[in-house]
Amino acid sequence: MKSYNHRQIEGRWQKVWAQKKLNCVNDRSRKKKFYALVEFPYPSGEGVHVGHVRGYTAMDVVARKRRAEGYEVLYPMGWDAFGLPTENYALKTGLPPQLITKRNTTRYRKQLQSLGFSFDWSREINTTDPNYYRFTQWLFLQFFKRGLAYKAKVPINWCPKDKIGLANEEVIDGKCERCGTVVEMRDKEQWMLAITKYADRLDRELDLVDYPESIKTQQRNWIGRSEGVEIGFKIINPTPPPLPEGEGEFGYQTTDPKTWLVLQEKVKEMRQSPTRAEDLLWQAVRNNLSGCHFRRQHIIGKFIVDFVCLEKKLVVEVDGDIHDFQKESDQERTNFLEQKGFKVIRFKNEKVIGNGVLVVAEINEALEALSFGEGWGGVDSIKVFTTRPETIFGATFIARHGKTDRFTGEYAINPANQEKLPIWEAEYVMGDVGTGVIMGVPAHDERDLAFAKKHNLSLVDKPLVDKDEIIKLVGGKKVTTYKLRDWVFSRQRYWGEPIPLIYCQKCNEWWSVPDKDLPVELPKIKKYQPTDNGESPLASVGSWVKAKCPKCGGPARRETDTMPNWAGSSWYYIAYLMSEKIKTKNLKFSTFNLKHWLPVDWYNGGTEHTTLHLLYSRFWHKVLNDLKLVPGKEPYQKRTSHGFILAQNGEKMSKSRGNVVNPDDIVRRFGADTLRVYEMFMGPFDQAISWNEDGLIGSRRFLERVWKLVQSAKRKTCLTVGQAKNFESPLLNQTIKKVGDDIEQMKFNTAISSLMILLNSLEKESAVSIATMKVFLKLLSPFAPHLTDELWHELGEKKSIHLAPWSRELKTQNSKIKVRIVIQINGKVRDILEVENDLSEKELTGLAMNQPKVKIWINGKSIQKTIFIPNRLINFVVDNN
RNA sequence: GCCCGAGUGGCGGAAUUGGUAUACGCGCACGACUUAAAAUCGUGUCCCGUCAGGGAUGUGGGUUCGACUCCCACCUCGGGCACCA
Repeated sequence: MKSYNHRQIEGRWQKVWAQKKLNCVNDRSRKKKFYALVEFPYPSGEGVHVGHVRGYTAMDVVARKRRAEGYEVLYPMGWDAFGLPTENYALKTGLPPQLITKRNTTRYRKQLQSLGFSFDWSREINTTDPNYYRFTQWLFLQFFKRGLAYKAKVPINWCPKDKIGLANEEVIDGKCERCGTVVEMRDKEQWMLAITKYADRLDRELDLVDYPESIKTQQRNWIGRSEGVEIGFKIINPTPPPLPEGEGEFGYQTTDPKTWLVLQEKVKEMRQSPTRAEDLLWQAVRNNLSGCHFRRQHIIGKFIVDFVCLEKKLVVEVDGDIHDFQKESDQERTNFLEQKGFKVIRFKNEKVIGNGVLVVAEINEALEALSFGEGWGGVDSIKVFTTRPETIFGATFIARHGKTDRFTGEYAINPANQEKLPIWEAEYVMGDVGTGVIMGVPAHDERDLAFAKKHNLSLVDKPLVDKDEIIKLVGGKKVTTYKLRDWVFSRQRYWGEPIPLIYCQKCNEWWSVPDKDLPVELPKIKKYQPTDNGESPLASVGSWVKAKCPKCGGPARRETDTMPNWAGSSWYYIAYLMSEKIKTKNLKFSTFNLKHWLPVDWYNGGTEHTTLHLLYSRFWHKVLNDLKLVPGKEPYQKRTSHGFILAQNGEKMSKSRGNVVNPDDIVRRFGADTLRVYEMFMGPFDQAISWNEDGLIGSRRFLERVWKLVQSAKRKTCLTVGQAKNFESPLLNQTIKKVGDDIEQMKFNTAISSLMILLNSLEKESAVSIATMKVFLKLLSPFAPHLTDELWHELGEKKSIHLAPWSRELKTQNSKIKVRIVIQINGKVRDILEVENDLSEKELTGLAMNQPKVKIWINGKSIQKTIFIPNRLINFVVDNN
């Protein structure tokens, strides 16, 4: 071959490597293991991004170096294929997501293979493969069985026009991405994972791993551990709050008068025809609890309660059978009443009829408990969270979370000095931080100050005191709080893992789908549109939803929510180790491989995943570790991140901007090796950088010059002479060291620049030995695997360059090396001397003093001090008069 | 507002962690080869100055024999969190 032609080289070597199974890993190898991991891509319709190439090349370089160092290296690849874009594409086109995914992964695989990455493709995984998500579901059930998965009401983004719940990323400026309608918040019952139970460990155990400080900081900020003190403040109420308008002294007005009138009609009707149980209970409370005035069928808010004692704020409800079917609305009603400060107790009809005495006793008990409260609200104290308890003497008000700023009419007593502090509701106080209540110290805290000034509250003039002392004085309790919230694990979508639970009405209970029935497979459907009450599209597949209760065998229904796409990626590093098990449908975890390969030794990925994905998968790993399913507390020993690649103009690459660089195009025109070398050379690996096609040309030229140099080395006859000469070259040794060190630190740009320096120098030699050329090729091989293997064979080698050991620094025969010594006078460079290495200060001073330039500068002045750095510098400090 | 990170030629960026600032690459200029162009190769390329020398690493101070590197204050840009008590 006359000139470097990447098209003839690259495909051919890729085939050879695949045939010889160069990258297939032996789980039972005696060699030291090395698990190299990169984030598996989401196979979108856009194809591989040059940003993927950056991260994958980097780990490929590391993996190839480790293999050459004698490690058994696992470097796997797969597809994180569940997610919204595919579902949206399915909605638009009507094509099944399964088909879209298949197309996209086929394309991605081809693209990645064309780049010559040393992935072990025999372990390829796909999160949307039912065999894969059988495990994801099974793992979820382990969480569920340990009480780490629970249902809770959570506000979701709701588009009232499209009638669907939206993911956060589908809400742009508070509006629906598709139709532009303003998004509302709606409460919806969702499955949650109790990640906050692991908050402390997720924070503390960061000490065990080798992540850059910036990533640890980001994770810690996200977890938001904060140590503070909870202090109880007694509430007093010298004057009742202003009476709400309405029915009477203790009335509570409904939201609008019309509703109230309608309710009033209903009340009359209900009073006229009470149920038997209601009637019995009414007699009982009137006769036996005469100390307390009860009312029947009373309107509070938009609800009609059965019995109420307004003075003590006690509500008694009598439930008929119908209540079994309206648990949710009953709960809503209870929540509302409790918010208003009422205590609610419920009795079943049968109980009232069967044992009225017991019911009355229970009501009495509740009343007595309430009478201890001094308050209007039935609450006698309020808990305040603070990280600065020592400022308590400065507190002038108390603020709890509210939608508008207003005085509640209540007062609290400062436990430190018994001062009376007004209780306010304030917008700036957040309901879910600490206890949702703060003490206002309008001096040290600027928001407290601003709030106090605005509402004319008094400002601080009290001294501060010692911290621990004050906690004792006021009876405070040290508590640790976290910013981290539990993980909303439900999605009302089709394209995700179905949550494998069944609800039985009769048992009134959620049950796990039995292991033998896993996976709960996604049914094939025609419409991917969510239902208009916000349920997943799965909810409309009647035959799929209908199930048998695993406990009682009665009729039951499946959960129709699916998991978020973080689920499959939370354990994929484990899945690679069990890819055989996944294929054979064996539900058991294969612990041998896990013990052998975990933890991941080096995990590289994008900076955008340093909080959520990393945190979630660390959480899963810890839970699985507690269940003895995986070894070790942490999944990833070392984490690095690569910077974004931006478009040439510095903008984000996107289809809509039309500035996407297609790797296929680069591979065709310049070759995979050029692309790889360029991406490693373009700039510091961890920083964002703009694409620049001019830079690509430099990398291509570099490879062409390597090609030419090998051709000329082959032609020259005086090989033996050249061999001796170049093997002693200090530059060659320097380069071996530099490339090796730089790869370890991911300073790929300088690794390549040092190879360029060596090449420049070799080109100037009259002859370069084959042996030197081989060292050079080996150092370059992780970056440009195709070209180097080709040239390696041209130099007479029979086996692949990728099987050859990593180059070591060579012991030089001649220890006398020339070094350049800088001569300074008062810190300024005045001359440079080229001398033998390891000269002493005395020898060097003698030499330097004889230099004409030095003589001129010293010129009779006395030397005050000499600074000597061996093999580098000598500095004379002279009097400057 | 808080927490990370970064400011060096026309451009991407080096600098052994306090010791020759501008390596390497791109671009540009000139030269060689060519009928010519491309490609390739060679030489040059921070600023002022003919030289000697002087000045430059966002700005202003400081420490040091010596500062891109350490300290203080400020400015600009990128990323993350955002009323976090």
